[in-house]
Amino acid sequence: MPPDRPYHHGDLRQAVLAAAVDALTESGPARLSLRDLARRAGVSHAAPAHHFGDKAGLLTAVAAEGYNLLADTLTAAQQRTADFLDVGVAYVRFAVDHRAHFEVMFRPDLYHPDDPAVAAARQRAADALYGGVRSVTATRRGPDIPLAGIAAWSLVHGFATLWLNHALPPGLGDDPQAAARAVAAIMFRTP
Amino acid sequence: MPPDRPYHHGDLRQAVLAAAVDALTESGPARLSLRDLARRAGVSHAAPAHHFGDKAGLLTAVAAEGYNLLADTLTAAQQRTADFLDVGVAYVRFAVDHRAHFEVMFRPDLYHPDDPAVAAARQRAADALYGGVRSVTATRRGPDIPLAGIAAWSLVHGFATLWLNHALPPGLGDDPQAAARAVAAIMFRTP
DNA sequence: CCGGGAATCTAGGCATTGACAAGTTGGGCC
DNA sequence: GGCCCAACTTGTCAATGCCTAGATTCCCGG
Repeated sequence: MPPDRPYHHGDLRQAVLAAAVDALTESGPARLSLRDLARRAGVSHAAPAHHFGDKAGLLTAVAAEGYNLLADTLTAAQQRTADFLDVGVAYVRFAVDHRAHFEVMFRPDLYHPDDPAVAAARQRAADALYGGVRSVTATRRGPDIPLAGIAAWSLVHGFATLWLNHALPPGLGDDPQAAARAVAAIMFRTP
Repeated sequence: MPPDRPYHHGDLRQAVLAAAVDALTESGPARLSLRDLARRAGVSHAAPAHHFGDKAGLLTAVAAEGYNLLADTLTAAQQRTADFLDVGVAYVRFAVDHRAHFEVMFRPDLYHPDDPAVAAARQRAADALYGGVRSVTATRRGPDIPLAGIAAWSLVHGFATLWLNHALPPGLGDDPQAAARAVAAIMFRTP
């Protein structure tokens, strides 16, 4: 009796990657299991490792995909508006909408941070982010390092992290974008 | 031949907790192993579970200890100065100096966030943090939720997280406190 | 002094996991 | 048609978390 599925999956790499994002969204990186992903994709327990080397290799691919998604999100937000506040809100929205990617990206101990693909994707995202920041710092005279950009990034990144971990006090409502806008406005629009 | 060590360890709970902090500092939460902690403490592989129930129970204790340490740090910083900038810098210093605790505290999926001990400790830290924030918001009229406090917390929390994950661009130097002070000053001291 | 219950710790086992090695299948290229 | 190689399977091993049963020691009341 031949199995229902063909011997070759066809696009197992993408299937495992998608399954990984699903599993990460459900349970977080701590409970991620290569064997579970293999079961979800309907392949043998060692098939995923063939495409990604090991667990860290899989998470490297997730991180690279995440950085590329973030770069796309930030550039799109920038082209839509000149207000950096909106770019910051887009950053928070990315974190909430792509929680799985976000949680992996900023945990370099889980993957291979020096991988060329992930390094290139991270650079794309950094360029997009600092490009958006430039509008804030353009009017000021400062050192090489755009401290205002670091501050803005820290603010939205910290807000996103705290929001995802349910560390923020209740009363901010349940709309992360609106809350992020209100909080970020305190820094970006000082009278 | 009797074993060198007595049957009862004496203070195994504290020993395992300390070993856990060491292991977390070395390798992070992902590679933490109860059996490794047992080996470090020189006890059988199941002894730690007796004191903490399971792995999540151990991390609950780590988180509680961390929140208490943070509360101590913040209250001490507040009594030393009236400038909230220093409290923010103290927050970053805590994250860098107690990386193991910090990384567990803000990952509630790793432990039991509703545990009474950890909830009480978290409340202590929150009180200390918002007490320090009050000096910033006192002059402003605002809603119940101190948005400026959330913004300040987000800023220092995000900076600490990005610093720990080596996500910040080079050129900030290697002193996290000095860098944090420079970055936070952009928000806290707007002309 | 001592007896028994309770707390602490040991020993063994089971299911799951990540990683590795070796074999099998099938598509594409000459 | 035949061959090569990537894709996938099967089997195995050490390590881990958690569970249960049992051994040892402490403590406290009499």
